[in-house]
Amino acid sequence: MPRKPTQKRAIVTVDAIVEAGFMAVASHGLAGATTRHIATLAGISVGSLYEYFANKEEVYEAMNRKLVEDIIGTIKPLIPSLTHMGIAEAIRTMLHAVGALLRRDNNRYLQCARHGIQSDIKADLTPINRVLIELMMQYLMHHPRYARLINLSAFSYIAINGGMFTLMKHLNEENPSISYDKLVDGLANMMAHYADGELALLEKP
Amino acid sequence: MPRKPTQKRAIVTVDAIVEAGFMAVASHGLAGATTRHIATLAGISVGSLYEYFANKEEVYEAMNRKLVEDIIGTIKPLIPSLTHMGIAEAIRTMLHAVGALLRRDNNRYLQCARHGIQSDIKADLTPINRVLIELMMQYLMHHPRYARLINLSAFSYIAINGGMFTLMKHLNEENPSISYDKLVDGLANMMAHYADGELALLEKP
Amino acid sequence: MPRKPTQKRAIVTVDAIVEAGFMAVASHGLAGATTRHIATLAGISVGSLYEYFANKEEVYEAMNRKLVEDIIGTIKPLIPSLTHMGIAEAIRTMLHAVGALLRRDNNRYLQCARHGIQSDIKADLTPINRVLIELMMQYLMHHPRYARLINLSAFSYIAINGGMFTLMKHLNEENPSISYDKLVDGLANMMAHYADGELALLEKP
Amino acid sequence: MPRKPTQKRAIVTVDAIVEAGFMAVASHGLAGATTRHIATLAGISVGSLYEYFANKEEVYEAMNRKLVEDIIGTIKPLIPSLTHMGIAEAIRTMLHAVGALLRRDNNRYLQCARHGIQSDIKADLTPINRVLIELMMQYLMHHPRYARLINLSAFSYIAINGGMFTLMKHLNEENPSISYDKLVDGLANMMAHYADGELALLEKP
DNA sequence: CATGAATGAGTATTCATTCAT
DNA sequence: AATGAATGAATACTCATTCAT
Repeated sequence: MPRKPTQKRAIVTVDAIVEAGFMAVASHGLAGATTRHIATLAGISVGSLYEYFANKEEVYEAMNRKLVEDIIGTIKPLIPSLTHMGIAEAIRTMLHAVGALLRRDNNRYLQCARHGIQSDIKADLTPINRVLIELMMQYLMHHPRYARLINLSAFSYIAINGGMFTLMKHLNEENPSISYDKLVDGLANMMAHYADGELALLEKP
Repeated sequence: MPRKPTQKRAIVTVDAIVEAGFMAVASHGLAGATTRHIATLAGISVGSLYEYFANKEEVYEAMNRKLVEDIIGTIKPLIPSLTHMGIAEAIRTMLHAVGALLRRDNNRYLQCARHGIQSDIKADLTPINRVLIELMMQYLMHHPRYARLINLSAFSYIAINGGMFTLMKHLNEENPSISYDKLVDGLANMMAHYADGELALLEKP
Repeated sequence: MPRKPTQKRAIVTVDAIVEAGFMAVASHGLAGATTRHIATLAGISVGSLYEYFANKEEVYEAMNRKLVEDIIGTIKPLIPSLTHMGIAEAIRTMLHAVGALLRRDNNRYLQCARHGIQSDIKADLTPINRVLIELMMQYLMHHPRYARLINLSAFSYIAINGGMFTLMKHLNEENPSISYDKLVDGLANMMAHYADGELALLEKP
Repeated sequence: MPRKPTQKRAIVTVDAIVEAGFMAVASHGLAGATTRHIATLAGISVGSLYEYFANKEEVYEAMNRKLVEDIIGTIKPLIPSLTHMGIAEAIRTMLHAVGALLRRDNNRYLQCARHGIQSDIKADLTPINRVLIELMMQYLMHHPRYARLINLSAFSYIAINGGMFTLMKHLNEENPSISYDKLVDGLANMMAHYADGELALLEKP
C-alpha cells in the first residue's frame, strides 16, 4: 500500500526514485534493472521504495508518465511558432527540440529508449499523439490549403511512430552512417514532399 | 563449449532449437522464455541445448541471424522485378512481402518483435541495409534520373528504420487507428513523393 | 522500553491496542496481522504502539491475558447458580455462556481462535483451570457424594482441553456435521454419565 | 511446475523433503519454518525442493497427507481386535497406539501438532473420520445393543476432535498435571460411561 | 552423445523496529 | 509524547548452468 506523498520530503523522494529508475534502466537495461539498483541510485533503502510504489512496475509506469510529460512539455510551447513555418522547417524545429530533450541528463531518456522501455511497459503514448494532432489542427488553420488532402490520422501515425523511432534509433547509434542533421533534414523534407506531393496530385490530376 | 554442428543430425537439432526459441519468445516474451521452454519445444533436454549453444544469449543471436536471413531471402529475389516498377509500387510490393513474412507461422516473428527482441539483443541489421542498398543501386541503373539526387544512405536509413518499425508496430497493434493497406500506401507514397519532390527541386529550382 | 501505563489516557490506549490486535488477527490471521494494521485500527501510529509494548509478541500476550480474563469473568459469576444444578445442566449452562462470549463483537475471539492464536503464543490457560477447579470444589460441597470418586484433576483436564477445543472447533466450522446444541448436549451428557457411571461402579462393585 | 517423481532417486528425495518438513516445523513452528530450513534438513538445495513441490504450501499438504495416512495405517489394522473388546478397553487400546505413533521419531508428529499444523493448512481429516466410522460400524455389528442409541456422527465428532486434541495437548506438555495413562483411562471411561449411560436411560427410563 | 536432477545466486517484496523531527 | 518515514534483514521462489549417470 504505497503512501500518498504529501510531505515535501516525500515528494523529493518520489522524484529521486523515478530519476534513479531512468539511471538504472539506462545502465542495466529494462530487465537488468533491479529494485535494489533503483533504491541505491535514489539514495534510499529498498523498503522506502516500496513506501511510495506498490511494485517495480509502478516505478516504470511513473517513468513513462514522466517521459511523455516531458515530451509534451517540449512540443506544446512550440506550437504557436511552428504554425508560421513551412512544413519542413516546422518538423525540423520540432525534431531538434525533442532530440535535445532525449539527450538531456547524460542521455538518460535515450538510454532507456535503447533498452526498449516502450516495449514491455504499457506505454501510453496517446497523450503525445493528442498533442501532435492539436499541432496539426493549428497548422491547418494557418495553412488551409492542406486541409483538403491530408489524412490526418495516417500522417500522424507515420510521423509519430516512424519519425520518432528513427530519431531515437539514430541518437542511440555509436557510429551512425549519416549525421543527425542529415537525418532530421531527411525526415523533414520527406514529410514536406509527402504533403506537397499529395497536394499537387489533387490540384492538377 | 559447444561444438560446431557439422553432422546432419546436429544441424537439424540446431534449427529446431532456433525455431523453438522463436516459439518460446512468441508465447512467453523475451524475459519470460526459459531454457527449459526452448529445450522442451525443441524436443530435447536442457543439457543438449548447451551442447550446441554456449548460453541462452547465443540462441537469441542465432534467432536474430535467422530473422535477418529470412528478411533478406524475401527481398533479394524481388529485386529484379522491383527495378521495373515506380517507386511507390516498388515500396508497396516490398512492404507487403515483408509483412507476409512477419505473419508467417502464426505470427512467430511478429510476436518476437512485439516482445522487443531487437532491443536487448545485439541485433545486427546491417545485412538488411546492404540488401536495400543493392536494391537501390539496381533501381538507379534502371532509373538513372534519380541518380543525381538521392542521398542514398539517408534514404535507406529512413526507409529501413522508420519504415520497418512502423510496419511492425502496426502489425502488432490490436486496434490500429489506420488499416494496414492505408499504412503501406502512406509509406510508399511518402517515399515516392520524397524522391520526386527532391528531383523536382533539382530540375527547376 | 515501554512505560508502565499509569495514566488514564495511557490505559485507554493500551486497551485500544489490545482490541485492535483482536480485530487485526480476526481479519488477517495471526501471521497476516502487522503492527501497522494494529496501530491503524487502534487509531495511533506505529511509533506509539512501541511506547506501550516492547514488541508485537507482547501485544499478543496481552491479548491472551485479556481472553483468559474474559473467560474467567464469564464463568466465575455463574458458579453460585451452577452449584445447584445437575452435572449435565451445569455444563450445558457453562458452555452456552462461554460460546456466547466467543461470538461477541462479531466473533472476534472466535476468529482469533480460528487463526490459532493459542498455538504459537505462550498461552497460559492455567487461570482458567484454576477457576474450573474452584467451581468443582464448590460443586462438591453441594453434592458431597461425588467427593469420593472424582479424580478432580483428570476431570478438569479433559473438560477444559477436550471440551473447550471441541467447542471452538465447532463454532468455527462452516458446515458442521452436527448442530451446536447437539454438541453441547453431547458434551454435557458425556461428562454427567462419566461422573455418574464412575459413582455407580464405586457404590455397587 | 513440479516434476513427477518417477525415478527411484526422485522418490527418495520427495520423502526426504516431507520428513524434513516435519523436522523443520517441529523446531521452528509452522510460520517459522522456511524453505531453506526444509531444503537443508533434507540435504538438498532450495531449487531441488521446487523441482518436486510447486510451493511451500504443497510441502505442508504432503506432510498432512502423510500424517493422516499414518494415523489410518495405525488404526485400521486394529479394527478386527477392537471389535471384541469392551468400549473402554477398545478406546484405551486405540489411544495408546495413536499416542505411540505421535511420539515416534523423536516426537516429530507431536512437535508439529504443537505448532498447530492443523490450523492453517487445509488439513483434510475426513479420511480419519471415515476410518473411525468404519470402526464404529464394525463395533456395532458385534455389539448390536448399542445400535439403538448412539448418535454416530455426534459421538465420532466429539471423539475425534475432543479426544484426539486432548491427547495431543497432553503429549506436548512438559509438566502435565496428570499422567498419560490416567488421561487415556479418563477418556476411555468417559466414552464408555457415555455409551452405557445413554443406553441405560433408553432401557429403563 | 544425451539426459534431467541438482544447484544456488539472484529477484521482488514484506514488515518489525528505530529514531529524527 | 507522538509521529511516520526510513531501514534492511529475511522470505518464497526462479532459472541459467553444470555434471554424474
